[in-house]
Amino acid sequence: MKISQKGLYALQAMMMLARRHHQGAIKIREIAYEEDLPEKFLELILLELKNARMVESVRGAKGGYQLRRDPAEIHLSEIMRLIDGPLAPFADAEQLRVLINRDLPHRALYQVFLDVRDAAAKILENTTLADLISGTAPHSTKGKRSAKKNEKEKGSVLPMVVAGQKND
Amino acid sequence: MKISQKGLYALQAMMMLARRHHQGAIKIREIAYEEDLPEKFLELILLELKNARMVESVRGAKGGYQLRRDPAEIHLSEIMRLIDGPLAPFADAEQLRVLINRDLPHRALYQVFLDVRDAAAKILENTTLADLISGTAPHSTKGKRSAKKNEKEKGSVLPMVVAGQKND
DNA sequence: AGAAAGTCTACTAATGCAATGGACTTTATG
DNA sequence: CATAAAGTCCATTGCATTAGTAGACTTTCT
Repeated sequence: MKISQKGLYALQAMMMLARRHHQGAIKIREIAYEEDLPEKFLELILLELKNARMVESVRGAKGGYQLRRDPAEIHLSEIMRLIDGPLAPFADAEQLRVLINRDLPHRALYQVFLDVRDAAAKILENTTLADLISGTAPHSTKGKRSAKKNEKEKGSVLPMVVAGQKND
Repeated sequence: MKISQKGLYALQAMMMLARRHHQGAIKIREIAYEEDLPEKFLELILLELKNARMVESVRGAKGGYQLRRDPAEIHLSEIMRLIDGPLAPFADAEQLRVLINRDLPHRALYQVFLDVRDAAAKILENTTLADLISGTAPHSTKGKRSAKKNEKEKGSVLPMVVAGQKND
């Protein structure tokens, strides 16, 4: 149940482009520098995003990348599906539906997988780049975010992971 | 956002053991045969489940594996975390909370990841092996599962894609 | 004693992920 | 029109993880 490094880079780059949506084309080098991403790797990612028509490129000197649509119309689900594939923990929604109908002994398990995917899809399809850069996400309207109290005090800068311990 | 093959095998094996919870120890070979899993690989998985105290082994002739707790008290989240780690799409819940507090430019993104993890955790922590084998999962009380009508005819072997349906 | 089972450690093959290198094309501009 | 600055495209590599195997060992039943 993980997003790849590449997927995270893609999201960071897209957020950055969303913040600068008014500024025209941004150089790969600049994105890489500001978000601290490996430049050559980022290049491949941007190319993929371009082929998926989410960004467009300007070639030659003064070139670079920019969003092709308004940040409010680019959903996180699109980016994540492009880079990391289906949101389901196993196979994809359609295959899961087939398995639920055919694999009787395991149908309940596949149904749970489908429920998990639906829950993730609901969130990611309702969150856009605009939501991310404005600081409020639309699916969090239940006061959950704002009602948060009792935050832990963190002294150290490095998150430490104790060996063998599961943290969630 | 994927579960590993190993994780799927573990879930299948645990479901099988849950179905036969009354029957005492089941041989690895029998589990492997019935669920069609690679025997030697399954052996490692069961060992891991044993070390996590979810199953127990009986050694020697007439030995095998059995659940150590009632199926109604083994949650899918336990099994999946054991084999595939945290449920969050990135890092784990605790690290995400830290990042939300510290990485200002990306906090909204990490918050979305945390929301996704919470949604998955809610489902998987509320579903037990008992739910899987009895054919009803507890989180689906909104009529979604039970109100299902219009089931497709299972004659054909090929999955048919219904138009307009989101597939992953 | 022998057979049937789990235990444990090591190994390997294959895959996928992350990253890099380098030749090529396009464009601005002096 | 030459040059530099940028994107494009493809090949390759290093590495980690995953999936699976092998085999020697231990325990228990009969």
